Amino acid sequence: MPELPEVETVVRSIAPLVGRHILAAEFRCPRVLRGGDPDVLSARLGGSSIARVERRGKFILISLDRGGYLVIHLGMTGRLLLGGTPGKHTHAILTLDRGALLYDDSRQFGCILYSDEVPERVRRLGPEPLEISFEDFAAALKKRKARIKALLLNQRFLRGLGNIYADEALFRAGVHPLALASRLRRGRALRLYDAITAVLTEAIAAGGSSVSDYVDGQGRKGFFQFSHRVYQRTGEPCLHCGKPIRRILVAQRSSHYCPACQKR
DNA sequence: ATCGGTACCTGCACGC
DNA sequence: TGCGTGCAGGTACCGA
Repeated sequence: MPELPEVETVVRSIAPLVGRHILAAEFRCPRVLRGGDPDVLSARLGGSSIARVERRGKFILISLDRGGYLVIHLGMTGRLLLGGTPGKHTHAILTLDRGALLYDDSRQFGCILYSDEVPERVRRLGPEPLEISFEDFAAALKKRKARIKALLLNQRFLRGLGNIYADEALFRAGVHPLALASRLRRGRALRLYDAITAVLTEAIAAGGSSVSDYVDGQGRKGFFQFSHRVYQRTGEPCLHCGKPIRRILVAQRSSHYCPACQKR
């Protein structure tokens, strides 16, 4: 489900959590705790209040008034819902003084962790794509030999882009997914930088992309999927030149692009 | 240090 | 109807 625009939308939608008191925390699936002890976690959370909810790349940080963070990653199919009925894939339930927070994840690629400090895996993320300057972006590109698509998916390079927005940004910039990062000239780097900014900004405004089952914390779908130009449009005509959109694998991920509009 | 491949898990759409 | 295949927003880990 979730790349930067979806996670941003979820974080905004769960703003009502701020100030809520956690009465109890129940964890039903040890796997999503990634080795964390459910009893320790319940004890840590029970009795604290939620001070802040924020996003770092695709991670959600919920800070507690007593210190410490509940760190959540939604993986591919994770959902955070304010209330609702627990289902087959509900792995965590926080009971609040008003309402509840449910964590749902059918594929169990997401995780829930508790940490006293911002954990290493969050601290080592690259810069936010909507905060980095063009000069820093261009300088970072020059140092990398990887194919541009793989690099855009690397969270230590930029945090928050995923398969949808990487493909959409590359299309808008006219850059082929297999292009080598270090070989992009300044003009093309600038087009890419601007395309990333535009696509993320538009997607956030649209509440993200609901490709299969993504919804925000209040159960609302996004509608940026209607603005996708290449993602999952294999064989359909390019909206710019009419040639069929192609799908190839780059770094084992589907990459959708126009063979005529995107040059290496 | 950086890379490419693989593993993790469930559900769905498809062809037979 | 059922079964096998391939695909899906993610990252971690391994060896090269």
